Amino acid sequence: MKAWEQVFLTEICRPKQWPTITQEQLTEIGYPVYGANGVIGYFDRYNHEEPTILITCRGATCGTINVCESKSYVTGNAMALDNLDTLKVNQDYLAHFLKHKGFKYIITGAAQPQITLQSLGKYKIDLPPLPEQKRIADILDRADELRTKRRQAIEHLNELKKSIFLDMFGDPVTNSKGWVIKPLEQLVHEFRYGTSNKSGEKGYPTLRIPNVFQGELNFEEIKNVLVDDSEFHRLKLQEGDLLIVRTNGNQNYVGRCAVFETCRVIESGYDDNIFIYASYLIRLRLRNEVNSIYLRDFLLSQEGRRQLLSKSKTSAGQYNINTQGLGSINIPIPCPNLQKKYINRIVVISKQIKIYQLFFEQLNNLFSSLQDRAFKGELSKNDSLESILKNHAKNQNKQPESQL
DNA sequence: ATCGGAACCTCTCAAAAGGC
DNA sequence: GCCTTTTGAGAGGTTCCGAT
Repeated sequence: MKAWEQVFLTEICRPKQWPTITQEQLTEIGYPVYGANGVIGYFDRYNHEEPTILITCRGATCGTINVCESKSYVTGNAMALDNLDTLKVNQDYLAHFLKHKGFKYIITGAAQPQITLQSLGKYKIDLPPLPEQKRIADILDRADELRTKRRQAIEHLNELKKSIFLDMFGDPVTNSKGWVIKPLEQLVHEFRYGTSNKSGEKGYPTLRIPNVFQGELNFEEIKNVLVDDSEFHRLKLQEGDLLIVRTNGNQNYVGRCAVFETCRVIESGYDDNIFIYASYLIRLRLRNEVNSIYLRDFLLSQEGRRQLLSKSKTSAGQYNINTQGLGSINIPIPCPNLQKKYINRIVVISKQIKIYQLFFEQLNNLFSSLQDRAFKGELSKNDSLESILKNHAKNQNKQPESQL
């Protein structure tokens, strides 16, 4: 533990805000405009030549750190740390420090969180000697880079899934492989709406809109709903059930869907035999002509989305799709063998994604423990850090495709 | 720098429609 | 005529935008 010099943020830089740019003022080309959450568009003027650190100073994302590239425009609601005293501070170090320490204790505002110039005046920075700053920044940069790579690998696998779908089943728009096409209503045993009962302390774990996300079920923030026995048996979910979001304020969220897979439920630490679902989800139980994973991926494909959106109606600013609309969606039916093959491949990739996500979480943990130690001054020169990073890098380089 | 309110999202409720 | 299913409406909460 070292005693480092402490300075006020405003002693080493000058936080500054500019007028906000409206949406209409943004253009397709020009200098990047940084808003609260990174680049929001382009503009024909710039107010920064050099890279500078930005702090989001309003709203939910209050305290987010971005670093803008050279020659860019920084719009209001984000504060730029100008005139940085580079003889005393390394910019990378400062960015890492701010991300680590956060702004909780200086955020004010009743209706909305806010960081003001005044409150920033109270913000203190730990300032090790410059070479040490550079070392810390360098280590954290590299660890951060690993996280980015991992995230990209996950995105890559998601893309891979999409291209496998197109590869095996052809272009759904033109039905290039000439599959038989049937309306969805002929492919299901039943459409069933979930429970309208209010959620509370007691009852069965119940899947809701937020649990259906990006084609997957997540089991975070599960709520319970009390239903009688007969309703429970009607609504109990089983392997292969497809859940579809039927209503939402955002048209893009209508038709979001995911498959109930018992192995995933168990992985999440739940009993797979007690789940029901809420009324804004519709459950599809399929006959055996199409597999629910295939159907899910069709509905999430461009053509599936297009049909879903064309069937959804709007009222009072909300979008709904009913069973009639769902039932009339035209589904190409590939031969059973091909569907099986597809599912096998998807299962493998999904497992790989799970593993990657686990790595990603581990890297996050590693990163925050590195952060902790770095800013406590506990990163010694002969730290085993290098070997930890090397190990992670090795895992990183495994190519997923080779395992398919 | 501040604030009002638009936009967005989730969730609940009750009326309408359907089935026996 | 009662019970179940389907549906739209809107309350309530959060996030974000942009005018002042």
